[in-house]
Amino acid sequence: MTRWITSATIDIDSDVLGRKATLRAPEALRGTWLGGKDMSEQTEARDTTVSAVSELDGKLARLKGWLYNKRSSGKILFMIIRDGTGVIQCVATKNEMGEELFRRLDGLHQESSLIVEGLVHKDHRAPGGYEIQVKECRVVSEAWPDYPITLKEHGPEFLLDQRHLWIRTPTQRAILAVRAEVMRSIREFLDNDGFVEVSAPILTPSACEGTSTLFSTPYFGEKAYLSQSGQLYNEATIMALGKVYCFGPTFRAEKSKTRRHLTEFWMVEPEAAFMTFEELLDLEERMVTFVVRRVIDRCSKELEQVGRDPKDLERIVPPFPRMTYDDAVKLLQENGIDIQWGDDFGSPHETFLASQSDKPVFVTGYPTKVKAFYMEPDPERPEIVLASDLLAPEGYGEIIGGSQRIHDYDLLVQRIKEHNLPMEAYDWYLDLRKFGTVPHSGFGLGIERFVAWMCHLDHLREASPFPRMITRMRP
RNA sequence: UCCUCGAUAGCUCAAUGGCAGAGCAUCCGGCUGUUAACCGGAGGGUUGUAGGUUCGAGUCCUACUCGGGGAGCCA
Repeated sequence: MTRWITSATIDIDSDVLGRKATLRAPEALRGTWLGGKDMSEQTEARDTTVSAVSELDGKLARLKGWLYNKRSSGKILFMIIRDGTGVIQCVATKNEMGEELFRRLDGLHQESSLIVEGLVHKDHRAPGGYEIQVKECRVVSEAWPDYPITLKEHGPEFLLDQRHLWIRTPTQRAILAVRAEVMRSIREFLDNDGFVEVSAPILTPSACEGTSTLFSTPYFGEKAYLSQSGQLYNEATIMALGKVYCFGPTFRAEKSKTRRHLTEFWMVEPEAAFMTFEELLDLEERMVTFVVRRVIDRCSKELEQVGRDPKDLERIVPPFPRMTYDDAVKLLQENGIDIQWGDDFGSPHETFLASQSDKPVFVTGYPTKVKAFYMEPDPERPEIVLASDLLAPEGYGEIIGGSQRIHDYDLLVQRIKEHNLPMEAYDWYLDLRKFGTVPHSGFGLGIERFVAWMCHLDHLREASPFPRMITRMRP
């Protein structure tokens, strides 16, 4: 049994406590334990959480959490308490609590931490259907009076300044829970499919693709760059383990100021030896379907909290529409959108193409010239590559980019020259084509974009616990 | 880097070129079933910064600072 009250249990002079005057100098309260009756472990109440409270219907329960909101009249007090799993209404009456403790609770500010004991029961008037009739209550720490996040609306800049507190609100909590489920189910899917997680380095000596602007940092007399992709390293580890994935943060120093960009984001990158382009698309489709299914099955409450109708996600089943780049260009031109064969797609193009379906859409066969140097050309049409983007519905953009990789040594050397990349930086990468090279493929999926799509967010920043953007590195 | 929009109380926002306001939060008081509870009262402002036009500027003009989201780039 946890002894959660030990030496910290102190009987504080009642002249000091329960007086609102005290709150004008909240510094004096720091580090103290306040509270009602000493609730030691021999009480019959059982520990519970909001999410499991229905199991104790009609019984005494003990709940540890934070005061989210309260409504009171002179003799009855409704405390809305959150505990990380959900929110529940706790009812305290002056009759039951006594004058002094009731006054103290009535004067608590938002986010004060509490331990309550009371009778769990169904009540149609309570949000969530259950409430706790409080018998005992202990104030673990009385919050200062100036908690910045109210239940009213706030602007994005203010909320991001308060991100360390903003994450406590039900919607932000739900998003982070969905994010955790997305990451967990991706690992589950890949592990069950025979992939081995192999971490790629964050500190790298040069750009992987030679395109994006990277963050750099001094590294014992030379320059290191924060990784923008683990792919090149994956291409090494597949030759040791067959099927691998790396999963971690990646960094882009691009000055992108849009709702679809962060400077630091998480990406999962599966890669497999002997995997062909067709098998790659099949893998992407199966993985996305699996993860969406998991989110529907395990995050129903969170989806409801964020306002995402699960029916929107129920539609995400194979097969996903597939469109060639050639057809996509024709379709865009037919709809009066300015594009020529050979141009890369911009955001407006992707948004239009994605709007053609309720499901994610594969676009395949991009022009060789606009894509990365390592992509395998189509054997029948060398002007296009075996690459595909997976565009999410509802304007969430490219959530996956993948391709078959060049396995031929001579062709890869030629491409490195064509892209004016420093040959010496790719010596080890070329080794992979010298010693037992095989056709292979892989893709990268952006976690925040996926989570934003699942939760129907209007900005990627809410899909990250502490988002990093061009204008923001704090908190 | 470019385009565009914005900055007024702790927060969200009002204010025809003419006395700077409301709701929430905070503080005081009231209320035994509240649902972002409600009712009464109080405190809270160098209107982003600097200059200009004007009898008079939160409002009009110029520059700057900071920020929003869009382009480019990409997950």
